[in-house]
Amino acid sequence: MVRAYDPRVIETKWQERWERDRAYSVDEDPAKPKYYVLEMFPYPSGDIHMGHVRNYTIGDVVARQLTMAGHQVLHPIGWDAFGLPAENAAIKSNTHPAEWTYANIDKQASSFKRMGFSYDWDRTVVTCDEDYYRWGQWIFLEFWERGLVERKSSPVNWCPSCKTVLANEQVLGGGECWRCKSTVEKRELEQWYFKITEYADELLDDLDTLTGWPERVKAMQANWIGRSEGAEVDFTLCDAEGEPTEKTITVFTTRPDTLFGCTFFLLAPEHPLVHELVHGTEYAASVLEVVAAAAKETAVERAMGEREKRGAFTGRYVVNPVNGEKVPVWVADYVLMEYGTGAVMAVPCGDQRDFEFARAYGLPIPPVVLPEDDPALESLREVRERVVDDVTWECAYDGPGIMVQSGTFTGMPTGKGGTGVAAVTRWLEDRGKGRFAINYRLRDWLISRQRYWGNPIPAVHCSACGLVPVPERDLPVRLPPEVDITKGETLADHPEFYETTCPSCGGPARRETDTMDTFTCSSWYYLRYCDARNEQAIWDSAKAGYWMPVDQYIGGIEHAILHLLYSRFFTKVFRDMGLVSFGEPFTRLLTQGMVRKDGDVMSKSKGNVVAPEDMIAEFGADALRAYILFMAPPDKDLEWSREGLEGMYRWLGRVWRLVSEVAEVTAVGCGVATAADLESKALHREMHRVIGKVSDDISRFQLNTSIAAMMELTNAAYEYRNNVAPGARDRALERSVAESLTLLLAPYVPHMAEELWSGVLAAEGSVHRQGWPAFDAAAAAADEVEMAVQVNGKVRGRVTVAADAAEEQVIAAALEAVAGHLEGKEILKTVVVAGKLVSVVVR
RNA sequence: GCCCGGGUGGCGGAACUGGCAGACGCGCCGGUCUCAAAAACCGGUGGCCGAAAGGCCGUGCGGGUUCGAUUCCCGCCCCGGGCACCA
Repeated sequence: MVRAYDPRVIETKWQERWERDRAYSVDEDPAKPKYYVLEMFPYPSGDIHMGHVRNYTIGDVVARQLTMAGHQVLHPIGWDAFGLPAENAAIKSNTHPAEWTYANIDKQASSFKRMGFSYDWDRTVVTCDEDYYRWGQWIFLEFWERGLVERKSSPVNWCPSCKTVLANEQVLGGGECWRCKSTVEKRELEQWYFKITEYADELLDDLDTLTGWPERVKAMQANWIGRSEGAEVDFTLCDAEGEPTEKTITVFTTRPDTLFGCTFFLLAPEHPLVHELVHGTEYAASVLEVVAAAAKETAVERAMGEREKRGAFTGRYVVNPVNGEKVPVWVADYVLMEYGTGAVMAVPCGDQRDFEFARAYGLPIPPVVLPEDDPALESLREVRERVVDDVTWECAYDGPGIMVQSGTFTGMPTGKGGTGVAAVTRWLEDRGKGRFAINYRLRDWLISRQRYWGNPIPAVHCSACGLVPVPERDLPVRLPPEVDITKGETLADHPEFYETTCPSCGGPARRETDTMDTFTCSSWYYLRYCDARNEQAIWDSAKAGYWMPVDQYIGGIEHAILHLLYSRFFTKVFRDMGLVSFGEPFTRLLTQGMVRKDGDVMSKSKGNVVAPEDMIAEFGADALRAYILFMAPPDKDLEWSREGLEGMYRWLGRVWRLVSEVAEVTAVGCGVATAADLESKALHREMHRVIGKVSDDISRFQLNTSIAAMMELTNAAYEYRNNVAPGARDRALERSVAESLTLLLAPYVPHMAEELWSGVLAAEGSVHRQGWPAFDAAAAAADEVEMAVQVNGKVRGRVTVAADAAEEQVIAAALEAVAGHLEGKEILKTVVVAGKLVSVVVR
């Protein structure tokens, strides 16, 4: 009588043994090819959820399979432990953030162990540990020395609920805080920045080298960086009497070829020049009204997009450099101070926004670019000076075409590559009135946070010396544990923390009390894993050189911009510092889909959460692992189904019984499968087909179909058992199938496979130390194939032929099989697709 | 508006670079075992017509290329996501 499958007993047993044996600790081994599998490290929020199960199971299967396939695999884990939720939870439960954080880490760590994840626990990093965050401070100082740190005052995003500023990347589409979803406000504040814009070009260009990344992630980053090429153009400002002054205002435009169509000039309401221009004039009242209305707008209203555009004339003019025309300067609420220069040349014929504005305020709209097939082109092409002051169009034309009413450029194509663009830019450059320019949407990364539970910024404010970095020898700046978060305290409430002396002059000074954005901590943890316990350096470059870059990174799409962009930036700086020799940290990226239930993402607020711990208790971690991989491809969303999990548990039971039954009548080394008869041959072939399929599927992350293939092998083995009398069975073959199946299953259901291997089958060593089953193409090849026969594109019959049959033989057999459909017809053509089908065309 | 995904049975999903659509699982239906149930095992399961053999239809919609299209091309529709008054 075979023992029943009991995951509870098996799983605990092996988990204890793996932990005792430090079974998954690795070191560098130059003799083996390395592979670094990394899942985005978790925030210690408490209980694990299905998203964790999915993310970490995918990585675990890859890590385990590659280990069996002969790679030296690094598969670490750690915790992104600083951050606001710890503060909020501490306030709620009247504890300290550290207490809450470490308790949750313990909780999650034991859940991960219950899932059977093969982590190297000796390399664990926790970002709120002093021996981790001190290196974060060291990075800050290095960045500072390289001129990548800046403290400046500008309008920033402020979350009133989190009581801190946020980076642009942390403000969601509707102007909401990424963490608490409150509407953010704009405030003018002095803050710390990392100059990520210095790497904008590289961050964009290198996306092309990331062939192992999903298109959509690259598209999102490219979108976010938002590079546009064009020109800067200098407009001369006129005085109140309309006479040109020495002063110029520069604009950025992507369409210098439309410069002749500029009939007015716009300033953002926040533009510093606005007040100066209208001060004491009759235009002041209406202009300031526009300015005030714009200031009142919240980020949400601004994000609403196209609304009615408002503006007011300032009473001043600027000179258009290409034609010397004086055009009026207006203030308009659709001009953004954050982008470009905060000033815009308005070309109403070519820009829909300018078009609408011109219509609303009665400004002229002369055409300067016409589509190539426009009938008006004939009469306008030769005209050098302007003759048409207003178009009859319904909307602006921003496509390519022929330049008209554009002085010496008239008749020139704007061109796909920008012929007119280049010509006008050169013209401006020659006269010192403009230049080629590139603009980015990307802003510098605001990294300071007015919160306690974070990495202190190692800087000192000295009234004599200004901003002074904390010397490296004084690191770390310790985060004092005595801050009482339940009373709303921050570092700024603790004089014993901030009262200090200036490292430069020795005089009294004030320590910086802001902490760093948690995303600074997660931008380099993958490198620290390579040498997690190093106390002398951030990491040993030989060790990082061995393991890095990460071969396969796995995580949620929510980090498509945030974490992934920041980490790429850090890596490029590390490269420039000589700390690493590569510029991209993650060679391949997989963004796993979400786990849904009843159509919604699982969440506490929706009340549709299925707790992994409950499922483990009921069906075991192995069934849960296999289930979550089987239900959908890893990158697609997955709809939770309890029935599906039950089905997976059933299959594992089937495998268990199959292997157990075979083990009862066979022994290790019971001989080589002869596979003499037809049934045995078929099973032998199926075994090799599945070995090939599973190996291939794993390499392409088609984990769902790899499990389907193992189910097929299970079904084939059962069919063999049911159809062949016990005495006639090839026992060695059955043994071989059972062993192969167990090996294939090892990465997916590590506990069950281990028990089957070393317990049930009584084979040698740990299943996880065995070699991955080798695919034998010859053994997988069939000697006979069934082919479909099509007549005029429809399947009308099928033939079974020898796999190596000559084409003439195949055609002859095929024609015979569909003879009924060929009567009285003329055969025009036959097509043979080897091993698949024969297509006959008749008339 | 721009940029990415995606539309296949009752459901989740298969189908490598154009080659038998629906693998595998769930669900459902029928059977074996049982006093009965559960478990397990066996069989069936895209739609329509048919007793069956078989036939016709079928991968969001409309065209096209091809002996052959879920796959390639053109034109749409719908769903999800990112960015968005970015000059």
